[in-house]
Amino acid sequence: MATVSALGYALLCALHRGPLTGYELVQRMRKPIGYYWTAQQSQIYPELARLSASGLIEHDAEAGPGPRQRKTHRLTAAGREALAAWLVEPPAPRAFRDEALLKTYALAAADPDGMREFYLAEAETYQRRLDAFQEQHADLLSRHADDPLHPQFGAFATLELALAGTPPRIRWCRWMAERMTELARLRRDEPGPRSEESS
Amino acid sequence: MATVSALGYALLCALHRGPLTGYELVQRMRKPIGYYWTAQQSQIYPELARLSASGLIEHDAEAGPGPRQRKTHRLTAAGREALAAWLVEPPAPRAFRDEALLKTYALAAADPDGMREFYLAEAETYQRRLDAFQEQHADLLSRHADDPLHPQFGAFATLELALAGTPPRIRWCRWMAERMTELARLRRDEPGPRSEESS
DNA sequence: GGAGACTATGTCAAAATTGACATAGCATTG
DNA sequence: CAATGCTATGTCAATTTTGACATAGTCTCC
Repeated sequence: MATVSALGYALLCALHRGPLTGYELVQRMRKPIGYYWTAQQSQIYPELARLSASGLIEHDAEAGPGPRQRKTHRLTAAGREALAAWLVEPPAPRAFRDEALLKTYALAAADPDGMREFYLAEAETYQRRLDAFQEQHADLLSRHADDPLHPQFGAFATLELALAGTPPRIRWCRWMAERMTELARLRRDEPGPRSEESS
Repeated sequence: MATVSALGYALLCALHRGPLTGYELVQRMRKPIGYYWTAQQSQIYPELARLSASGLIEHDAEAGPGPRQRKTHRLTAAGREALAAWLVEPPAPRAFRDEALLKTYALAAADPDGMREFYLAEAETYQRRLDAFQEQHADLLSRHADDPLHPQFGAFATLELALAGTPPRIRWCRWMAERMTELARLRRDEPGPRSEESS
């Protein structure tokens, strides 16, 4: 059995509800809203070819708008089996990377006023994301996707987590912005007693 | 000016409080606890060489335990400047990848009992992580790192976010486990009216 | 006293990911 | 009727990341 990469499984996941063309997959994997995985077009087409070679997906072809054929991909029985087996396995430990937290760690080396702007911008970004999540959530609710038997219950459940996790992050960003205001004032009042540089 | 990669900035961040050897950096970048960035040893040594060539860090060398010298790296004035400039910039949009959410999206293709175990294992993983966060948080609090002027306030602040964000995730995992129990029962009672496959 | 772990540095090949390029019809806008 | 954007497929080089290998002294456990 050919080993399948994480991206390969992501594509199988995207196809689990029905056939899609490569282009539709590219659209879905561009922004993480609702799917929690991203990939470039230049990754997706070769990976579709690999999955096809492994017999996990198959496709119909029609004439497309460009010089090449338009292909509609769907899971094979083997693909559905491989997906089902992978889903219940514990996730592989992944590299955790959060640029905002990295910057926060090195806060002491930054200008407090600049960082206040940084955290306010972050709060706005997450607020906009939350609005989009809420809209999708309301839409799925109106179609009763909160029923575990509903075919879109999975998508609904991902939004539940996003709706629970985003507000604490926004609150934290605003709290950090306040701490930066406080820090700027404190640094002005008692100029750098702990500071190592005094150029 | 030579462009610096995200990993390069992560190393500058790790060095912002004082000099460290390559080995110490490797230790710190292995587990994301408290640093929110990970990297392999094979990435770190070449990146240190690049940063050194760009004049952002410099090092002292002594005799080491192995066949090579032990080097202690520290930021130069240029490195400190580059770091300060980068910190206040809005984060570059990153690929968002969460295997548990990806699997949740494709829930309908999985066995509910298997998924129940999956979510319970996830909840335990996050609970253990939360315990470690709380321990570090208490330790930093005892050293008054909640004061924005304290040199470790940045590390304290990252833990504040972790402490706010992890409990909702644990609750969500347990909620999902309950939904999976419910789903298994529902599927038994009314056998697959919406199911596409009936092999 | 030998096995294994820890300190400490680095290299190498392979895989994954990114960003830019290329083709071409059809629709929309000005 | 020209410019731009959308549909739709793919390639290519460059960068980033991973996992495995290599060296050698010291320290701890059995």
